[in-house]
Amino acid sequence: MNYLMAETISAALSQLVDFNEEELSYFMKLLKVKKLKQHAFLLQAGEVCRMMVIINYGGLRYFKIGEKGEQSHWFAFEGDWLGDYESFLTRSPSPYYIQALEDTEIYCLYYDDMQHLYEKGVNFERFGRLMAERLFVAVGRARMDLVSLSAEQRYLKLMADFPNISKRIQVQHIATYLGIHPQSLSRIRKNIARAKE
Amino acid sequence: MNYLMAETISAALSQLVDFNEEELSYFMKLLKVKKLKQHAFLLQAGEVCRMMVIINYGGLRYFKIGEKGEQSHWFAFEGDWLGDYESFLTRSPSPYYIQALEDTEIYCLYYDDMQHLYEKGVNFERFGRLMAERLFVAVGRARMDLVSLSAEQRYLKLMADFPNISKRIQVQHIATYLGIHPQSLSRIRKNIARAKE
DNA sequence: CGCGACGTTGATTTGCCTCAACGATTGTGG
DNA sequence: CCACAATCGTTGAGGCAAATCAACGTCGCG
Repeated sequence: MNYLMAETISAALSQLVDFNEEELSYFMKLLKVKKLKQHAFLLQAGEVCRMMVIINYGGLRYFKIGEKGEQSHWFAFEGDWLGDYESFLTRSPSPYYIQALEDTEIYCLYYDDMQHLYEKGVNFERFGRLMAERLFVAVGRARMDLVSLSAEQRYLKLMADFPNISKRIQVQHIATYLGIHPQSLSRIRKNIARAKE
Repeated sequence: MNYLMAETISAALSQLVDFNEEELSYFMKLLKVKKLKQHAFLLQAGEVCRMMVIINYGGLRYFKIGEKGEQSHWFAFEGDWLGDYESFLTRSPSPYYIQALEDTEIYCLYYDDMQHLYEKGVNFERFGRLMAERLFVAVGRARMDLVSLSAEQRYLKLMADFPNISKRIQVQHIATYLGIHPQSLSRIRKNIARAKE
């Protein structure tokens, strides 16, 4: 594996747990590189999610198709992990899609390899725990925002938290993430632009 | 500690990880029992959440007070864990309240004790990981329901998942959990009752 | 170039909110 | 123990934010 190419990855891994060199190298060896062209699918509804992936460069969108059409649920960029955790853990079919927003390079951790990792030492268990804890806190906040903020407040908050997100994610996908329709978000953006004058 | 009284607890602990007797006993010894009268607060906004608790009997409501008034975020009953995980982990003031829905007995795990637990062995790390994973999946589903389902669908799903919830949680609290106002939920309930005839 | 996808805008409808008031129940103090 | 107040769930009337249906200009791509 080319460590230069994977600097983003090793930095992301070391951020949560202070792995020693041997541990880090063992971890990295299990990660299988994969390239996705823009719009390519990493996961489609009905499939079992067989891997969790971490992004070296590019971006992924995690979404579902329901009665209201596509509903974006999460986005991931450089250094972020993504996968359908529930499908991955329970090895049951996922109702979600994962699609590349741009040309993307990911490093894949397959189920069996992850289990080996957990057997390999407490640091890997700790890594898994810390990651799950952080995800839980983040998605909990996102849930709270949905019930306690207006659509415009949610949009402004998203823009404040991720200023460059609108350059990498289509407006329609941001809208469904916020729980509103693209037309409504368009009007909200117009109002904000008008208010700024 | 009275193990008879804490059957709910040891069952809940053993559900995630197959602890041996020594581990289980060590875990239980760290849990400090506490009783809460109905309406008593376990946590108030501005305080740091110093413990995660597991419920032996009774129920707790986790909520926030914002511009729209009280917003319920989660509920916990027998065998469930609760606490403001973010405040607990970061040791920073919480914006949340935790209040007893009924007379409730909890077992408290304080921050330092939890850290000791994590140092004590891989099974405890694994326990923490599995718990965080499950919470992440549950709150992720809850977030998705908010954006993809109508208020009525969310209510019906909640009732299907927890049929007895309405006997233990006030309608107004269910409403704010669903992201709607109590009056709206009242109308939704009327519609459902009318449709059933 | 021509097609399709995207973001936008307009007109209308709808689901939920807001403000207000009502009985029923719970709880409390005289 | 009863009278009163507070809380709760409900209902009504009206308003507003967002959804829906429809159309348009722009851009990227085959």
